[in-house]
Amino acid sequence: MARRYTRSSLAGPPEEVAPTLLGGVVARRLPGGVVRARIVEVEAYGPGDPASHAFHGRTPRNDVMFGAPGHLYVYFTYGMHYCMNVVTGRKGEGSAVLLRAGEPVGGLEALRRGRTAAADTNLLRGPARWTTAFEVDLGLNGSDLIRGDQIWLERGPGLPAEAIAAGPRIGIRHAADVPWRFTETASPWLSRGPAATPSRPRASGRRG
DNA sequence: TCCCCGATTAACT
DNA sequence: GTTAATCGGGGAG
Repeated sequence: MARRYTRSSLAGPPEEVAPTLLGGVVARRLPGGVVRARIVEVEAYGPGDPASHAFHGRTPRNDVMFGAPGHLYVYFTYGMHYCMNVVTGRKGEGSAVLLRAGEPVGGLEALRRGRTAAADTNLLRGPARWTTAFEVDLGLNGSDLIRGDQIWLERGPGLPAEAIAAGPRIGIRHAADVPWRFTETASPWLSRGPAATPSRPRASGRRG
């Protein structure tokens, strides 16, 4: 079996753990076999962060965020979508990293099974698409990603800093300027464009 | 108890 | 570019 993350490697601040998850793999056991996706886009949500579900304190909904790192926090939103996060930080802290987009790297057949509509490129492109394809719902909330056998994390090689871009998180109202969205800059599997383009001169707006 | 709106997406114009 | 779908969390009263 591929090497997993250690729980302690996820115990740091979410904005520090988040980029280390890029290049790692989420594995999920489905009826058709084990499917795997390489993480290419994440967002960090930390303590004191007004955009975080944990900001207003511990509730039944966000309880998992306050537990030990390395667990899966799943929430339901917009009346129809699930999103999944990796719990980070110390127990009682309340932080997590949202998994926003993945690159299929195994079990594509099982992912496609029963899904005629979605093109391969759209299967994991966006947090709610990813949970749909991986059949993740509240039943998996709190799963242990370090030791679990239904869904778990496998370590990747780690990406060099120059392959990672950071930028504002998507779809939030508060702390919209905090650059806690991390992407593998060159990946074609992102939910949107790269978070930033640090290795290239940035376009300075519209030009005539 | 009521009300607003969200870590989204697909389908429109 | 805009909007409908759809429902539970949490703040206000």
